[in-house]
Amino acid sequence: MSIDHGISDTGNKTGQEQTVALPVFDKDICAEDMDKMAASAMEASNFLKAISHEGRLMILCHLASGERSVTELEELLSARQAAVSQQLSRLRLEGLVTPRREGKTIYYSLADERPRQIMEVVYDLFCRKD
Amino acid sequence: MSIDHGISDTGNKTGQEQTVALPVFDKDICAEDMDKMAASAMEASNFLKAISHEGRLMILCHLASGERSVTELEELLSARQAAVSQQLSRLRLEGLVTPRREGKTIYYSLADERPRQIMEVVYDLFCRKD
DNA sequence: TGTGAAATTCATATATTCATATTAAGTTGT
DNA sequence: ACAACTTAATATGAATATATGAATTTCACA
Repeated sequence: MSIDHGISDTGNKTGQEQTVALPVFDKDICAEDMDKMAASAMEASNFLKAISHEGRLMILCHLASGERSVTELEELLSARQAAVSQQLSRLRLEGLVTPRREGKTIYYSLADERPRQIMEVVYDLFCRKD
Repeated sequence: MSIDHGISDTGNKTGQEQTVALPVFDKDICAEDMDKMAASAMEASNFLKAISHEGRLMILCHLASGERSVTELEELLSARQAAVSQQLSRLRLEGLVTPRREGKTIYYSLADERPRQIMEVVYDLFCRKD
């Protein structure tokens, strides 16, 4: 039997606004849900592949708190410019981040809410699990 | 072909959670959060790697609605036995699913709610985005 | 022109994935 | 007990994909 975990609280730190997110995926999942998932599975797995890299994950993490230049990210991640740029390019192609040029430096920021939403769950699962 | 999971309404019982869930990762993110994330980044990215495979994603998806035998999964995914078994083995090693033997057949189910939680968000992002 | 920032290219290493056996474990029938 | 059959796991190698590093290139600006 599946686990009845009832309400999935996403560990909202601020306490305000508790959205009762009932699980989409429980025993009551229907064939249509599954079809939708199957139809989006490739897109979703591409997205997940894009973020399932330690460096890229941390990049998204940092960008979640605001835009950062490549050099800043370079320092924040203690990585080399080429590496950071490479991963940024991957994220760019995947549509997860967008660049903004200002003189010599290029600032990156999250392209939409998707990365942030995933990061929340990831944070919950791996940093709050204790 | 399709499996009856009980509820047969139009699906879509998921009118939940419109955006407002306050992001953990916003401007107010602090250095400590970042540290925690950095410390867990490898673990998290391994987890994400494990689920960022179309086949494995769909396996988890199906298991979210209850346990399934390898043969059932084989049919549900239209994949070969060896392939399914291999992906299951990966998920097993990653601690995401657990097997239960009953005679010849082996039933798999989700090991905990982590996969389910991610699946929820993934479903939201890729199947409800319209 | 010269310089620093970021991107791109390319070669190489490493990892995943898939197909095709083959093996292991459990069941049934005799 | 033993052979035949079913279900699942694993081993192996080829094909793909992804990651890493060095060298080069583009762009903005002084």
